[in-house]
Amino acid sequence: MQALNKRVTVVDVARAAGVSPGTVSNALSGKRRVDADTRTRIEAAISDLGYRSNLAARHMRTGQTNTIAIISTMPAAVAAGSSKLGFMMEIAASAAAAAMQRDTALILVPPIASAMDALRSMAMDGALVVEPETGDPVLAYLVGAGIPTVCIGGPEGTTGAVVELDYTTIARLLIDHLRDAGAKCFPLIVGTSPRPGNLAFKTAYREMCARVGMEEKLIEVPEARAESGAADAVTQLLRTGYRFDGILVPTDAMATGVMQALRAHQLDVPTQVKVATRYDGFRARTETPQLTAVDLKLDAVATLATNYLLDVIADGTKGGRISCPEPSLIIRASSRQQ
Amino acid sequence: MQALNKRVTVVDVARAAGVSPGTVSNALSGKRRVDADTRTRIEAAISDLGYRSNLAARHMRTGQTNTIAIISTMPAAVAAGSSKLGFMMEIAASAAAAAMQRDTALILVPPIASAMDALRSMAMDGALVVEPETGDPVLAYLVGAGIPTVCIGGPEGTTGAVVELDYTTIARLLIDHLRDAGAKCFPLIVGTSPRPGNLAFKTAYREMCARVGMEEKLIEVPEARAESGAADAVTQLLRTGYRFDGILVPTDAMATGVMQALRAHQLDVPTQVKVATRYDGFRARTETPQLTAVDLKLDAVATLATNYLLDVIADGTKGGRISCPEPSLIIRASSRQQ
DNA sequence: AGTCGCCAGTAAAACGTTTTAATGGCAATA
DNA sequence: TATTGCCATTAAAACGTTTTACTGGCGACT
Repeated sequence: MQALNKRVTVVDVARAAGVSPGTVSNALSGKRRVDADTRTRIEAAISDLGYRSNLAARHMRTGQTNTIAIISTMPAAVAAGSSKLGFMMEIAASAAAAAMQRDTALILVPPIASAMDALRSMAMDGALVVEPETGDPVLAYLVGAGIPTVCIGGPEGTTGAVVELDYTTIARLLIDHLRDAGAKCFPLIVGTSPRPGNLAFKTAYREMCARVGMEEKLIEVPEARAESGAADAVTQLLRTGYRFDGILVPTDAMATGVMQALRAHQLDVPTQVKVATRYDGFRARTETPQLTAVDLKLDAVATLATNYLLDVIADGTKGGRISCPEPSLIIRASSRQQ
Repeated sequence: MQALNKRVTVVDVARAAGVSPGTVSNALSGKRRVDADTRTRIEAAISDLGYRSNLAARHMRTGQTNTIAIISTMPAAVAAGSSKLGFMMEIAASAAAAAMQRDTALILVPPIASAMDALRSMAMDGALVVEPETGDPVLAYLVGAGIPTVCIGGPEGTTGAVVELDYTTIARLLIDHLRDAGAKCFPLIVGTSPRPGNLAFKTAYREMCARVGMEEKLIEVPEARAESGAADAVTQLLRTGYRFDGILVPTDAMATGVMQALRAHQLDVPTQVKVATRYDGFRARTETPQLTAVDLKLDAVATLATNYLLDVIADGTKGGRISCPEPSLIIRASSRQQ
């Protein structure tokens, strides 16, 4: 054992084992062959002295930090509030596990305003970006800094590698389900921002209306006032005498608002109005009745994205778009046929 | 702008600004005063050349990585499954935000078997340990490696700094609530392992039984089979003809099992049996009816713990125990008085 | 005038590892 | 015997920053 005052370095180990530091390094990394006898001496010295390699030094020399970050885009996060966080955290948990399997640490960059600055002072080999916006500043910074990225979801023109979230399939799943459940006329309440999820819902909804001859009632609510905005929209609909037997409201914060409004107007879910939302998070499950939603298979998506990112880092490839596992419906009381 | 083939370093900047590297460093860090004129020249050079400081080099020189980790203990995680993960992630989200405010990155170490090895290859200035067990190997490693730690919860003898989770108060809240809600006789179904949460529940339960003269029915279920074990326990109770009008089941996975068993035996919650659990996670909210639980104020706990850890790192202090914000009841349908 | 102390700056060392180019030994081949 | 080639090893360079110890200049105070 070594005195406490000084860090044990590779040269201490080398001296103790009677070899050079380079050999110790090779023994540790396995990058070059080292004699079995020498290796045992080195290992003895290591455990003898209690040597732990200095990671910062290794990082500096190799240029690899064995660290990736997961980042959610800022504006959307502010808009969608805590459910965005839940969405991100669900991905983060699986991503962390997947990263660890490949000896990589995952650092969590929460969607708060200071994140953009903080990014500059954290070392990483790459980043997972959760649902970037078009022209996302975070994504722009990363690309500019030459940091490999994999986006999870994100708009059409997204730079670099992307794991797609199948926005269109998700929208169709919910739309078809509401109709199957017997809803004949249901508005779509959706966010104003041009996020791909929103766009896909609008397109799929319009397409369905045209196809089956349903009246098109598309209401846009700014993400900033998701909950109250959606509640107001429902109230407004009722006030104007619009008759509907369902509501499609992808953003879960808006779904909460919708449910509040329906309760306020004594409309029963699902007998009078069937409701469906997209993300199966905290809000969907906590509502009464619980909301029909979509299983986005986020664990699989996260694992896929993480391994993809690590491949991109290792190979130096640019990477293209890869597709996600098929999402599936989770039918709950809010849309059950009576 | 610089050619792509070579990294821009502080000496490039120094040369361009006509100063020495040391001065550039000082201008950047603000550790020493540098002339206003010189500073502007340096800043010009920096933006001119597109300089970004090499964090690994900085880390190596200073010995600070500006990174902390959050780690959950292994055995408990395996035992409690995904709800342990939820618990940890809830803390992690707030911890990440708090860390970022102080220019520190948070890395997420998920509770999987390989975490122990992975720990060795990630650089960090300190760690938050979520509910360590007595003799926890992860905690032992960290302490052994001289890495500052703050434990969130954890048994009596825990080394170093601790943010307490107020296990006794939590237990009493639920016990008193069940009685207030009209339950006259309710068993406690609790995990076998000697985790402080379990111990506190047993103690508080026994104490209450003695005090009010309620029959003591304390059932221990191994964490490894939480769900089925708890379900079996309920079935067994009913089979032996034991009469009860409530169940106190702190571990949420066990609560799920309890609810299954009650449904199977056509016992209505809450009219015939009132149920309460501890952690207000996914399971408590997804059950039908939703389960009464405790708001542990995990966001506040996480922020507290993170700042505490960063203080310990900065000051080099050893730190002692600090207490958490007061937990509060979340009364839901599972225990409402009719 | 001489001394002191401060200021802004510099040169060089230091951090601990990995990598490169060189080395000596040894066996196999010519 | 001389050459070749491989092997395990080494000495030294390199990574890019921060820190230390030193320097010259300048103003203020005795």
